[in-house]
Amino acid sequence: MRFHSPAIQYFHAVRRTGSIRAAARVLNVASSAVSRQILKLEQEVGSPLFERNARGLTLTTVGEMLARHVMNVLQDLDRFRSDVASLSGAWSGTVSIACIESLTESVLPDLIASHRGRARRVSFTIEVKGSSDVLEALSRGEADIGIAMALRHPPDLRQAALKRFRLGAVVAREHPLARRKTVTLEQCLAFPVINALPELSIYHLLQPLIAQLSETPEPAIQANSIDLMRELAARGVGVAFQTQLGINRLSRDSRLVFLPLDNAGSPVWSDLGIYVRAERTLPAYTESFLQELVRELGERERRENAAHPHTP
Amino acid sequence: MRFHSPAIQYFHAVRRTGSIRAAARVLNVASSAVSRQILKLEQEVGSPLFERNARGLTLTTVGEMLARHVMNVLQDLDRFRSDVASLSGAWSGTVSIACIESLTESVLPDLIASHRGRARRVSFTIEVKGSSDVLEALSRGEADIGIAMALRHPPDLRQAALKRFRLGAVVAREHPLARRKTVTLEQCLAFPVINALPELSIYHLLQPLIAQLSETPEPAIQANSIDLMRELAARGVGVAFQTQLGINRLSRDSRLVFLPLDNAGSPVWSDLGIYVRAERTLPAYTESFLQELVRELGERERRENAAHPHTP
DNA sequence: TATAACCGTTGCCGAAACGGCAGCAATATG
DNA sequence: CATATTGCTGCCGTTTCGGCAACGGTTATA
Repeated sequence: MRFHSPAIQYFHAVRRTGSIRAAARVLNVASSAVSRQILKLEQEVGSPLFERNARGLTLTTVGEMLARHVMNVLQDLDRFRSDVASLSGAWSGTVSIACIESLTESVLPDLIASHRGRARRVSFTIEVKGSSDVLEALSRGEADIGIAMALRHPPDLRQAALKRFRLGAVVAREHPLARRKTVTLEQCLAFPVINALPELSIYHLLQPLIAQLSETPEPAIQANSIDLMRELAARGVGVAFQTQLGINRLSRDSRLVFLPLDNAGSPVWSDLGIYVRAERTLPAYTESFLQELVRELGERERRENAAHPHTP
Repeated sequence: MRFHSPAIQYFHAVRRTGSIRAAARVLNVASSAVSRQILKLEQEVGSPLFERNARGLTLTTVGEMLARHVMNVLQDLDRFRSDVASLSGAWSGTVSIACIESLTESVLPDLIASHRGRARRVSFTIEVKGSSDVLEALSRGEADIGIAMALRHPPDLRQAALKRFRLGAVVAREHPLARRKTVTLEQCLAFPVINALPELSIYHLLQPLIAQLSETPEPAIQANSIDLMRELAARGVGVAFQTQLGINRLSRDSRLVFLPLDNAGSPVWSDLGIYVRAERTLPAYTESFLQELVRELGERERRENAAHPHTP
């Protein structure tokens, strides 16, 4: 089913790989063929699409405009294909997800397992990244659904949902703080703290709050793996911070206790956004999974905020 | 700038014309070429796209799916072209509008005149139709912006705005009703009435209200031209009904008086919807005009409802 | 500084796709 | 029954496409 001119596909491959020869290898064609299609495209548009650096190609402004169009075309072609396929038989296709680490613990595995139980021919690709990389992957058409901290998102993305979860401290059951219902940041900083590195979004949530405090926190462990931080906390090394999304795991893990953070009397929220490219209609199977994801996250938001209500 | 395979364009032409030979004439190619491209497309999709009637071609279900994709591709190509053009120089392109008759009196001519004053290279195509035909033209990709009575719209359309205007009676200055501030339907039906035919949306607004009344209205004039109905009212033939959009003309036309309708103590609203295809990003110049249109209609809605406030 | 590894581009040539012409059978119109 | 229109199909010249090999240029490495 290849009814679009090769130029479109070649251009797309060159944009992704950043080089004509690399694109040719991916496409299983000679590099000369790719080169010629690009040149022909540039001639028809009437303006260069790439800047030729010695090390590869970079998009020009016009090139980025064409990239946007080509992305729209190819993604809509995918949708068309899935529409036709769903006419005669079961759904089939690949849902590609880019998300931050908080989801890997229970939300995504639960959802995907249950979804695969109902639609066996739908496969998944999951890439874990930092929040800004998630949005970037989405913009570049490398993922269908993105889940990231709700920062300002570029206009080519659409926020399909926004869910807020409480940020909290995670400590070992034997930790002095463990008997409290909630904790403040000051209380945590009295103990050794396991900090997130800037690549994790938790860093950007906590840093402004820490900066407001007068005392300088004592040096602590820093890491970029939520899992590692949690395991360190379980071993009593210190206080870790994370959003309240690992509730299943935490309630199963008898070594750990989750303590919602209070800051100046009000909860510290971590806003989770679900994103898709704006200029796009999702294939039916992707849209269906998206709906389930939004529903499930809404469910957890409700449940977890009920488990730790904010009573001023 | 033709970087999409001929099959796409040929398919599009065949869908619009309903026949391969007609499409070939439009495209200035031999009909055999068109026929072959369609056959090739069907072979690649793996399913027939058209039903071959002796008199021409009709889309199959799969064909409609492909038509949707092709429309998305070609409309987005237009947008890309306009983006590139706007990079180097002024906007240029054509805004195609499908709308109901109420707009032709002052809203559209005013807006288009003022817009053309600022952007000379943007041209316009306006087609006046019934409300459902407006939506259909939009769905089929034959118009960029649609303005129609806000009925239930198909899911492939997006309602960019919704404005409500009061429905009212239009009578000659010498008419017995002319001294009132507002009128009820009963009061109007005591006089000869100039009714709209079902092709006008006013018919569908008034019919349910008339049906609620116990008395059967006396036979009256029926017409499908708002202009004609207005001229008849000016000549004292009877009471006409229309939405309050012709305010400029009416206030200039000393022969006529507009009387807002009251029904059971509350105004009778006529909802005007502005529509665009949902799966589409408008070219910059079209988007710009759309914004002005929405702003202008909002302005008139505000102004006219202030001129005839509803005081229960 | 010499060498090797990439990079994009170009000439040449066979293969594939495309489009025009004329003619076919089927169907609708009068 | 005659005529017109429909979509489709061989045939054939033209255009486009892709593979191969080679060229000039830049970058990294020895």
